[in-house]
Amino acid sequence: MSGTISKIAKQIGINTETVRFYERKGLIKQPVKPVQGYRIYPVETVNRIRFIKRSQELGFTLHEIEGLLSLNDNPCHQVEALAKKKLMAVQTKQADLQLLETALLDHIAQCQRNEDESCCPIIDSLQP
Amino acid sequence: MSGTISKIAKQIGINTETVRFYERKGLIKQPVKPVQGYRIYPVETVNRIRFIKRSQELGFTLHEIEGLLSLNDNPCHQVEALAKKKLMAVQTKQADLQLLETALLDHIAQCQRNEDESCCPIIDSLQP
DNA sequence: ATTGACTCCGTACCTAGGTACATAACTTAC
DNA sequence: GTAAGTTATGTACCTAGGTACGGAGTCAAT
Repeated sequence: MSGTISKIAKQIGINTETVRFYERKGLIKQPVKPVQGYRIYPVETVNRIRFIKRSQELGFTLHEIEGLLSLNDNPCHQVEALAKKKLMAVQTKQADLQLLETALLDHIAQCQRNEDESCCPIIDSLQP
Repeated sequence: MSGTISKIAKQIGINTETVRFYERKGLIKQPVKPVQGYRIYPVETVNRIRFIKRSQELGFTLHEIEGLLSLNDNPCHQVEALAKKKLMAVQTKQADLQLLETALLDHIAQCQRNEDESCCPIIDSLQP
């Protein structure tokens, strides 16, 4: 699981430049360079990067992910509020996706009934 | 609800440059310029832009939103497959958000039990 | 002991999604 | 009818999130 930069990048499915980019951003810390040989990235760093990539898929920015990571890095009581804020945001997104899902299902149903040519006001589904 | 560019931009809470940017991208169409006076943006365009902004919050790119909008713009039989594809994407996002919600709830629960100072391995919660 | 692959480091470049001018023409309010 | 505010248009610039590249050093296999 641990290894040199290209080993772990390959494992994760990103490229080495991205690992270095995250180092520059301070999202992960660069392992010390041994006197002899190349840097070895520990398994915790690998997991941290996986977490970053997963969180991005969920729609968090790197800046927000910094916040999420601090949940891991700091004692609970300092970060409970942050977790709650994220939870609210996530729940709002879920509700909105629910609306969109319903709209898409309606759309597909209408398509199958094939009632009219000019159909499916999907835009309305997300209006406040 | 309809109005000149700055009126509608203000209503929506974006700036006029963004409206024009969407025009250049072809996401909305530029109203014809009347012989006398400024362009008037109809309410449908306003709704369309609101839809774009809402969809962005849900994590869709402008390119994907173009696809969603085409569901609205085209007759059913041309787009059923596309609607189904979007539905899958939406459902995947929902599932992912569900995982994150669970992770956040767990985290908050752990915080509230407050068993130890160095807590909450949130990173592990998203490992595959 | 040298070739090929990889690391290290810095800088440059790229796409997406805007935002900020500059300038001219037009409109509205006074 | 003139000043202040908008629009119209084009071009330049900005942030986020990478990606590519050049050159020097390092390592492993033959």
